[in-house]
Amino acid sequence: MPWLIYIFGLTLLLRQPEGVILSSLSDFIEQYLKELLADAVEGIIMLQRRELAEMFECAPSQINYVLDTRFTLDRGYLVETRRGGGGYIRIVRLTFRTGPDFLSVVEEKIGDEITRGRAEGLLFRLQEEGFLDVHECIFIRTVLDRETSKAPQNYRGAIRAGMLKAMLALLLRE
Amino acid sequence: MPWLIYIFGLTLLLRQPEGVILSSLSDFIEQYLKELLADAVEGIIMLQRRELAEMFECAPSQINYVLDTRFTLDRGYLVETRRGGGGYIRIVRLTFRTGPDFLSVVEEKIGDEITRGRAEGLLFRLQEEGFLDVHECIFIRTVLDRETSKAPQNYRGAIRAGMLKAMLALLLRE
DNA sequence: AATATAAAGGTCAAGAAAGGTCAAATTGCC
DNA sequence: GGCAATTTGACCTTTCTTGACCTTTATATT
Repeated sequence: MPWLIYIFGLTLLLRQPEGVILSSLSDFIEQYLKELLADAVEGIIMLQRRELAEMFECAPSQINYVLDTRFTLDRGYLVETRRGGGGYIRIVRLTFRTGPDFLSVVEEKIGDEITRGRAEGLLFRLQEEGFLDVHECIFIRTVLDRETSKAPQNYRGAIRAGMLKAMLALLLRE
Repeated sequence: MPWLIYIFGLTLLLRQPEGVILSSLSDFIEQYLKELLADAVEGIIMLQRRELAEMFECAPSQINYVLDTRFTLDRGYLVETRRGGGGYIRIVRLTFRTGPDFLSVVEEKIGDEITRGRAEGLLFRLQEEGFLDVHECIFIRTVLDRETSKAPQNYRGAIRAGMLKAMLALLLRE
């Protein structure tokens, strides 16, 4: 169900993602950009950093912060920018092709080892694209954290990868 | 029967769980959070530690104490937090096929490493006792064999244990 | 053509705003 | 009185926000 959110004199129509509260300005900017992406043809938007910063009344560099932390490749986004007069920021949303080999694509992304950050990005992306629900995501993250924290440092990547693949195999089958 | 409880100038409507006396502040906080969970869609609530601590006029770290002692996985809850500006605490109530304590017993049996033979035995018994169906068992075996065969010998026990625990955690959950 | 200026976006570090940890002090219950 | 559970507080880590300063690109001027 969409929410009307009043922020800094603006009225924005933002969807409230399931199980998430938007608590920081960065969260709002993220959600706003995702709204734009959802409406955009081809999942591509172009905008100006300065304009966006003025809109949210924040430092321009905060836009970079949002892009760096929320629109990463692991989460399924490409960001391209250009400086100078007529500069721009372009955000492309990547989507998984579904199909019989979908699971193998995901497994290949995981590989034999995976860092915590990349695992989180992937889970985030799978949730955003509707392959996992909030419960499943939270549960997987918790199990991963709990088990890897007990393992010796140098095994962690491998154990995390194995567990992640095992759980996704169960949840993504058919 | 619901009770009206006046606490620190607040009036909270808390159910008095049968046979339980709410005697400490931690008990009240626990009960309050459970009320919120009962009303929450999806069995998920999000809140801020600072706010909750202010509400009950206690040290913020007391909230951690309540979470650590009352909202454990054994009791069927997941807790996820985020630090920093706009941080939050998210509590998820889980439902299990079997009861959360059963899961911990199984996990303990698995331990940090497990041989292929012991894993087989465990799966066999779980199937026989009706906790897993045939397809689930076959599936788990397949994934275990496939992944462990790629791992170096000396990691295999640990990776097998991690993957097995991960998959059972998912399947024994409703 | 070369140069200067304006108009973008980039970087990085400091400070603010959360939550986490751990141990000492206190309380409550046999 | 002793033990376990609770409460508190000092100090730590992570995430967000801001601002000063830098680099790149387009356009106007000489």
